[in-house]
Amino acid sequence: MADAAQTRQRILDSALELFTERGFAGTSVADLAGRLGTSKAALYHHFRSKNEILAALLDAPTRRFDELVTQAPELTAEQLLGRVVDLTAELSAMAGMLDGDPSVQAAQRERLLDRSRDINEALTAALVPPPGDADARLRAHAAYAAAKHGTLAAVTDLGTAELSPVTRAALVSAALRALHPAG
Amino acid sequence: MADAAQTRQRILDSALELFTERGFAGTSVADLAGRLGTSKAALYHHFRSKNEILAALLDAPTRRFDELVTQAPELTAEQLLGRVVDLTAELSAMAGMLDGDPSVQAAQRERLLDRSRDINEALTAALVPPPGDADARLRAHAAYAAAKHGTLAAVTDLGTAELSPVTRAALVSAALRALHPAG
DNA sequence: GTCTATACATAGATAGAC
DNA sequence: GTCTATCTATGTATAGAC
Repeated sequence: MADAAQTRQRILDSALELFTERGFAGTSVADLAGRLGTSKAALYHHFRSKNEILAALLDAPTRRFDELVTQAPELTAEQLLGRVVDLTAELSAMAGMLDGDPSVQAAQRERLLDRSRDINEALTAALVPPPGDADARLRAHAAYAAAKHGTLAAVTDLGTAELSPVTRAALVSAALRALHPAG
Repeated sequence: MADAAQTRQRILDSALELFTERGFAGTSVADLAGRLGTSKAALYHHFRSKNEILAALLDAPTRRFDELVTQAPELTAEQLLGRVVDLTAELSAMAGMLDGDPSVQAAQRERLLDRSRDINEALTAALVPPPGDADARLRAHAAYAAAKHGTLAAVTDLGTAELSPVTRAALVSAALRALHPAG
């Protein structure tokens, strides 16, 4: 009924939905097959394991954030926070799961591939100027949290992952104000 | 070796650790018994089900946040964000799991007790003045995210849930700045 | 109040036909 | 490339002795 690539994508789409709703550990392969209207065996033709489905799902987002980490040193705080807002919105369906579900990180840890913590650390570190006192680190955490989780809340609230320029600007400047010491 | 209340508490402590590490669905009753050095049957003497352990764990935090929701209308934004920082720090071990693990929410949903979304909505709503345009709502989301997730990041970073007055003030003012439109 | 043993269902994964 | 049928391990939960 479909070529391999297409079927593969349908599996990933359903997996993302279910992993988001019930968590990775809370979703069985039978659940997945049920939602797809196929058999479990069919799934195993396209992926070697449930874990591999998760890995395939996380591959793209992880790469996008890794890219941002390498660019981070050259970006201003405003540019960096803007990219965080953009990426979070674009990957909003995934971003909640990425560092929200403990069973996701546990599964990735088994494969020594849990990057989410490193990414978060690298990006907040990039927001702190070289000397970087404790206060500045705190503000960086707050600003990053505002950008990321503020964007997630906004996407949920607005019902769309397409942020208008005005909305984007509001999120970035809110995060930026959290970063800067003086009123 | 111990009276009932004490044993019950030991179970809850271990459960919190494991649920945080591996997620609720990712933790088996056997895992729990293993960490406690007891049998599965012993656990079932103190709790009727795995789900009830989760419910007992979430009971206190949920009540604390519900309290805050009822007080919210009478608080200034600064007071409210301050309370969010305080509560988040105090419950930091729990707060990540509370609205991070999808399997937790799925389990609570079965019992029609998933309050975390309502709480988040009520608190951000309290940050928006009555007319409440779209822009103000966005800033409220960003401010709330800065307070909550900024505090979680800070607690992780500092390695302690006891925030000094200076640290607390820095988090609150960062969140406040995210809330307020003008520099 | 804790144990061993076990019931019963579901988990992830595979075999082999079509 | 998808199916039915099945393997084996593990899941939650219980029975009944101590």
